[in-house]
Amino acid sequence: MPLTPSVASDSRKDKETVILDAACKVFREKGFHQARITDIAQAAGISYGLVYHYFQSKADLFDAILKEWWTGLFELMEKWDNEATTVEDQLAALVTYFLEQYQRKPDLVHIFITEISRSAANLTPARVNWFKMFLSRTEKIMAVGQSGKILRTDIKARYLTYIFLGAIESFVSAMVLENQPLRSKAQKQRIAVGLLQVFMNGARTINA
Amino acid sequence: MPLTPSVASDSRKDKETVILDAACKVFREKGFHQARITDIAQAAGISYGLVYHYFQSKADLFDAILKEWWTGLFELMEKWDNEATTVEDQLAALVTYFLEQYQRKPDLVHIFITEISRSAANLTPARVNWFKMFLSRTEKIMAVGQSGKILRTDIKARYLTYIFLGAIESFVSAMVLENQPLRSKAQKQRIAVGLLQVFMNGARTINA
Amino acid sequence: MPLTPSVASDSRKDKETVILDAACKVFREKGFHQARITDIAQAAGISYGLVYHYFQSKADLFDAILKEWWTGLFELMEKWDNEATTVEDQLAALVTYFLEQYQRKPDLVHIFITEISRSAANLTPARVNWFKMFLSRTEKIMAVGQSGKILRTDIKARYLTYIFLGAIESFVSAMVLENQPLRSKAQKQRIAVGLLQVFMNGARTINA
Amino acid sequence: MPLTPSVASDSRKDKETVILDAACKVFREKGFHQARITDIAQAAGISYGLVYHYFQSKADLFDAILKEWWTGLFELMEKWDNEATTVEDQLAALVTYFLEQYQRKPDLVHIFITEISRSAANLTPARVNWFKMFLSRTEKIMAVGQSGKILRTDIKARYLTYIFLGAIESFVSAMVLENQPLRSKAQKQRIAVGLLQVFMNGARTINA
DNA sequence: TATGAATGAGCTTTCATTCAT
DNA sequence: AATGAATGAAAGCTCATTCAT
Repeated sequence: MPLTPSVASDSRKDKETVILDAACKVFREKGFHQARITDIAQAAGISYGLVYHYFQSKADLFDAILKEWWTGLFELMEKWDNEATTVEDQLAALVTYFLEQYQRKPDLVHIFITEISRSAANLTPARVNWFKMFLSRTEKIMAVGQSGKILRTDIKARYLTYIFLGAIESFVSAMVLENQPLRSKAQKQRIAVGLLQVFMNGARTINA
Repeated sequence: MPLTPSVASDSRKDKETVILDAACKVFREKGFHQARITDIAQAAGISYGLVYHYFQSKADLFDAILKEWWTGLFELMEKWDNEATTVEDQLAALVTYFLEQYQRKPDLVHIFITEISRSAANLTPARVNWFKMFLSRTEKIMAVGQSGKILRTDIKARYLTYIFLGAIESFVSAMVLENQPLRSKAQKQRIAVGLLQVFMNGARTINA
Repeated sequence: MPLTPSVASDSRKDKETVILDAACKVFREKGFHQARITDIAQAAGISYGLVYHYFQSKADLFDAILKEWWTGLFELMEKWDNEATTVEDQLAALVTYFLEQYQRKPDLVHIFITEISRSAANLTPARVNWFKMFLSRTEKIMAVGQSGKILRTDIKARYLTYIFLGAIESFVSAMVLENQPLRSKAQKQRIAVGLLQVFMNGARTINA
Repeated sequence: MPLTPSVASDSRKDKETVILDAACKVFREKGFHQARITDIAQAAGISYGLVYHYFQSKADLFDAILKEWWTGLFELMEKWDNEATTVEDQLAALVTYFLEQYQRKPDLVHIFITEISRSAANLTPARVNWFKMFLSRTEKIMAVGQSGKILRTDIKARYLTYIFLGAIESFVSAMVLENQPLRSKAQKQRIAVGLLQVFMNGARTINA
């Protein structure tokens, strides 16, 4: 019976995960403000009172979801500080992260884009902060690329950031809008390469 | 009293415009669902009951705003059907349209991006339709560019569309998020050119 | 039609009064926390949404009721600052105020006693403040009585205050508990005199 | 296993006492309706589920507390039926009982005053009954005093009861409100004597 | 005994919409 | 045209109570 507490703990984690997944689905479908706790509870197959047993409030639940997103993203980016990676590898890793997350948890990516990246209504100061940190970190990559003569310098690093992230986001959110799942690893690969190529080399024929 | 109806009608138009402008502001600040009729009425300097004299419902008001956006955009694109314009000119015109609208009515652009382009919560079938028409129309430009050997063909026209529109949107919404107004015509020009250049020629330095 | 605005304003006042009276009744019957807005609305014969049209919140409504009580009481006491009245007159006036209010609005007096004077659960800092001001003001009367050799000095002025106010309150709340209305002016008079006499001269026979 | 049930029973009693004490504290702090079972369990250092192992419901727990109060009070008063005590001794004993209970269990006294003596919201018929019995019993003392020519007869015995009990209650609840503990036996004695003196002989100076 | 997960009725508050004036 | 009083559905959150373990 040494496992009992661990099992109990696991049970709590399990239920939390069930609720988080359900919330993810509902937040994506309806947006934060339109999502009702009842919807989430229903999606999780539990009574809505139980949601409050595991999470303090709707906002708390939302933040728990966002935390998962940011944690993954920042873990990825922190690794770069200790490794020798090229600018192109880092940009490729970003694209891949978005696409992989989309494959694993499309709702999560969609929530990030609609509720954080492109919204103002839900942005508490804490949430804005995470987002700005992410923007800065990406801008830093661009700046390194510029000083390393990998990226053109006639356009501000911040502008390159917008263009790059916007392209990724648009891609993903279009897939969401059109309900296109990422069918295969090959398809994901093709998209990632294409996106990066256009960003680096442009859409013009002559470069191809 | 030959003038009376005309005057009345003008007065109606005026008041409608006042309400639409107020709604635009409020919808941008709070998002569609969080925006209250009271807020809009207050911003318009009228009582909230009067809003219902001019518009059927909140959704109706929202659609009236969207109509303005789509009308302008489709008018622009329809002209191309009758004129001989290059692919590059058309892409440039699109970028310019977004930036000009942003200069003229930043709220309108913001609403388009957050509430339509990147949201699912507010997308009635009619609204999805407008959006898909716009995507198709842009994709057509890309396809023409590809068959005219202006644009690379190893990436689907639809993908190029995503990348292109995503870059524009991200740019504009970043300006909104950071509260950056477009200060001068020159700045607008610089951004438009930069954006188009990165899309056409890529971010890579020519030497690399 | 010069009366129209005045009538409109009166109408608002009227409705406010209706709601306040209803709230008074319900707060007395159930206590602040147990009183539901629905109860109040029902008692007022309106929809519960309308309560919020006139008052910000349940607490706001409660404070509006308390304000009526305190205003009357402090107006009474302020007069004494400008008039030459004896200590006994002032104590008599206090007793009379409680009894008169009880006759006019028994619920109001009951609310004061149960929800303010004898409760801790509803006491916001602002409410405690009013109460302490009242206690101080009464204590001042006792102190004046003591220095004027009207009242015994072997017992602290504050203690005399407790005994005096406690006797009044107990009287009134007993009448509430037993559902005894103050039937006549004579009865009120008799009670007031009796109460004051016991406080001043005691219950012992020898004094009588 | 002769001791086991006794031990178990003792343990049960102990735990019941712990819960009762905790409940007493919480009921005083928040009032009956605002007190949560969780608060009580926390104060008792147990899980909230366990409260239901020892008590049927929140109301049951509340009644168990009240029972302690009434039991002590009625035991005191029943003694008088078999003993020869003067009216003054009995009144003194009542004052002393309140003050002693306040010293021993201030929460208990406070609950009696706020939730029973001065409230209507929590008064079930059974609770009203206890209270009325107490009032009657005290009134009887006053009546005896009147027929024994100890107390003035121009004021109804019931009115004397109100004045007397009101003075005690106000005193105690004021101490609670101001968070004044009864520091010493001497202080308790002084208050008891003062209170009784004012009731018997009045607040007026002897010279006046 | 003891725990705390699970339930759901119930409450306050908000706000789109209607309608009398 | 214009106002804002009036309505009531809806949603977030609380908490007494039950029950499996």
